Amino acid sequence: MIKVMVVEDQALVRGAISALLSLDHDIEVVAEAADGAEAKQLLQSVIPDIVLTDIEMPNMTGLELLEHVSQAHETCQTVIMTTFSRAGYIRRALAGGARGFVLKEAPSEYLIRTLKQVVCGKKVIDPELALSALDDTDPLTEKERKALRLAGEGYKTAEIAKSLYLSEGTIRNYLSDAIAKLNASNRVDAARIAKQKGWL
Amino acid sequence: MIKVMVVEDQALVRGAISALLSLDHDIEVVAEAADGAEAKQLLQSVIPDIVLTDIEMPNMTGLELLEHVSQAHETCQTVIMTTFSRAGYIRRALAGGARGFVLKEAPSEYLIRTLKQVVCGKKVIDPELALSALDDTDPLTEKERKALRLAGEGYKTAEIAKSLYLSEGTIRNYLSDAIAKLNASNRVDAARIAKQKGWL
DNA sequence: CTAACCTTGTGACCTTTGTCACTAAATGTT
DNA sequence: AACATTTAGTGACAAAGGTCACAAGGTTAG
Repeated sequence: MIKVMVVEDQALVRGAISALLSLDHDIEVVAEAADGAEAKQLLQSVIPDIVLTDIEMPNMTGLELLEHVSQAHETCQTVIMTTFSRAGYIRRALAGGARGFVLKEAPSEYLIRTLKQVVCGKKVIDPELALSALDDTDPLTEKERKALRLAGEGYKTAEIAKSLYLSEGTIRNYLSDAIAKLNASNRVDAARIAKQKGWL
Repeated sequence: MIKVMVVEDQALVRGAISALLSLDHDIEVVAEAADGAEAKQLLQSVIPDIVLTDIEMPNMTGLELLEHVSQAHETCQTVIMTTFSRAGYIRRALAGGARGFVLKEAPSEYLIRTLKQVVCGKKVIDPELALSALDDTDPLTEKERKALRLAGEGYKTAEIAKSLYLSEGTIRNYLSDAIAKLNASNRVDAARIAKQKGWL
């Protein structure tokens, strides 16, 4: 029996995933959590074989949870489940010790198959996803990323400058660089591209 | 037996929701679709009692699907299922003839209860959600909305103008109005605000 | 030491946005 | 028909954004 903890912020989806997993006779959902923090709490009393977690959640993201599990619960494997094929995330997930990476776009049988393989000691990453992660690396510098993030939220140059303790001119240079690197037509476009890749 | 069609773009979530519903002995999932367009296709051969649909999907959104179902399949009820409590959506959904509105944040039993009540002819909307919908109404016109949507995706004035068959000046006027109405500091900010409210 | 490099900043220049006042046509109402 | 109202467009101007060349200061490596 594979004992699984399901971590996902949307209650409906969480319940549905649990229902799906419960249909399989080799799998037992032993705990559910709405975010990383709650999962961390629960892990003090329940030790599942696999922690199946979403990435984007309030309080504590799936990637932070992954880090915690890798360190504090070595017998526990982590499988990441996320919405978009964001190349940036997969890199960080693997670096953090994730054993599986499943897209919410994938068919549901695939999730079950992944869990079973991970329990057998395998590492499971969607092959095409793994490929896409190799292609493009984040070309942005830390400053460019920060500036771009704020630009994407609608802040204007002066506000970004103040927020990052830099001059307006520098911010414009950074954004200009970012726009060029991402082949975007303006800062909004650039922010959109970077966000979609998981670089923001 | 309540016959349900599940429309949701993320395969994993779709499968999980279907699994969840199938656990209830009064409910039968008779069809699944990945977006509005596919659902519309399927409706030509399968007529469920309830179409359970997400809002944000490629090709054809849940709201467009709702409109189609209301017109072409009067015996079919529609229940909207969405991620955020976006006040704007609920208004449009009700105006379009939706019979139920369920948040993905709600517990999964709530979904099943809603489906059963809708089949009995009731209209089910989360009460706190109904309240929040009364507060702020979408102040944007259709043109402003379209222009703003494109602006938020990084298109520049000239491109938006071409796309909507209007002059550049008009687009700038529309965006200017939208920015003023939403108390935003620029088009990006305005798009962000509108999106967060569910008006885009 | 010094050459090569980052990072940050400046100034100039042009393009894109945002605002506003004002037409002009189309539509609706009485 | 006369009227408001809506919808689209224009022109002008100011503000913000984007590009580029270049320079000052700090760090690093040969």
